[in-house]
Amino acid sequence: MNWSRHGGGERRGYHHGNLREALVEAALALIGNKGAAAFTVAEAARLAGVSPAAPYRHFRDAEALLAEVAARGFDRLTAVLTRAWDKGNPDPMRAFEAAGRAYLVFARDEPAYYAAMFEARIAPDASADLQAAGDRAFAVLRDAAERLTASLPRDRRPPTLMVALHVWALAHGIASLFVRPDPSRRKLPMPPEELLEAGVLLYLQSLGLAGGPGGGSGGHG
Amino acid sequence: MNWSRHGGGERRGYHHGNLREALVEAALALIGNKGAAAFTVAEAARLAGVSPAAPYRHFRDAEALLAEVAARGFDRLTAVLTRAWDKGNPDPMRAFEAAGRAYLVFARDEPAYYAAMFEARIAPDASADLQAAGDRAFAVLRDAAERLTASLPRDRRPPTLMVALHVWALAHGIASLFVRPDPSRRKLPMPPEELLEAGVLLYLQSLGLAGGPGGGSGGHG
DNA sequence: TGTACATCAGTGAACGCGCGTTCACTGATGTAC
DNA sequence: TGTACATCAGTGAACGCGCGTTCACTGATGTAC
Repeated sequence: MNWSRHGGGERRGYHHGNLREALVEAALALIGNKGAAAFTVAEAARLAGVSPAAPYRHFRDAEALLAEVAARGFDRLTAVLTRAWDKGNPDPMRAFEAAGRAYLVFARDEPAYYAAMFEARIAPDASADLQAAGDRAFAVLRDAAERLTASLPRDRRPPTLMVALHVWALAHGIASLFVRPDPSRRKLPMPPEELLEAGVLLYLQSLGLAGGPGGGSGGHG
Repeated sequence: MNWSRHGGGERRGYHHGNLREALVEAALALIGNKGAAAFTVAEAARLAGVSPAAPYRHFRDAEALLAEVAARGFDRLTAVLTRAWDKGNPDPMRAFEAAGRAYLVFARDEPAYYAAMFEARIAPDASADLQAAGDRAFAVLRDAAERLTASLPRDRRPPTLMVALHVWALAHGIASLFVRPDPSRRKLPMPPEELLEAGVLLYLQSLGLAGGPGGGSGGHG
């Protein structure tokens, strides 16, 4: 990716041209390598090739930069979840599980975003942008849960919100403990994706959504 | 609690008397207030009333101190879980749910331990002590799962390890997202304990362990 | 009981370092006319 | 098309600060005899 208006190795003049983007990218690189706590404004500026004072033209302070990174992370997560859910195709059960797996893939492949979103001690409402982005991401899950449970008779239909929260928490717990590429990641005697899939399947079964044991999505893994 | 051999406000002499303990307590205070990232050896020393060089008589470096805090945290969690599980009394289902709730209570009441254990980027095997303490804590959950599923006929008995991991991940996810007293905690339209209890109940139902919806532990909340 | 001595635990000063943020500034850009 | 000028984005030096860690040291403790 190219962070400035100018071509690849081109010398920039007095103005950077795209410093805001460059700082976000620099922050991602720093967080990805050493965790959210190791990110500093000064080093991000250095990475972007500007003086340590320059970032303050674009962000109030370090936390504002982190909040921007987190907001973009939620946008990205929204995109990833939306694609995996794919409007419930080929069928809601399979699509729902695909969304769960996508969450784990996101945690694995985008550790810097994930850290900014969940481990940087940024309040979910630190900025209007961040809050909205977080809400959009969760809405994907909630809508999916809604659609998934719509087939159940009214009197056996669980609260959509609860289902979404259960699946989110399970996916988040597995991601945090076993997936994040982090010194503190724990070893697991199976692929995390399988653990999540089995958990979601069992959970949905008890809601009456999957046939019997293994009935709903036979022949996986 | 009193961190030294000497009485409360008593002047200490050249030797502290209990510096190792005092440093652990100081670290807990710092982490509890500002997160694991804000902990520094120098400030812990200051809190304990010694020079900044003194901690190095007891810990190789900052990470070693954090690892010690984390190990003690796992010991504490083991104690808490063991008491909640209470050898499966009054019955395995209720006891298992009590253990889950105890996990959330621990996350809420001991944020500093929790942060050192899960958010300080300490490797689970950073020290033999830490690894052993972590294993002991998980063993409580695993043994409980074992006991819980023992009543099922062999051919319908799920892998104990999987059950323990599912419940741990769910509890951990809920704790991380909704319970930790942290700037990044998310609001929840219900008590986290209820969310966890409902989730575990549904999950166990699909294993054939609870009667019907609401059958296993009627009348809660 | 007394004493010489080894060991231990904490001192205090110093090192080199990097941080966040502010400030008056200046070079570049773009716009009104 | 040209020019004066306002605005914008980045500079570079400085501020006060706190950090982790090392070092030769010294005061306290405990032990062998």
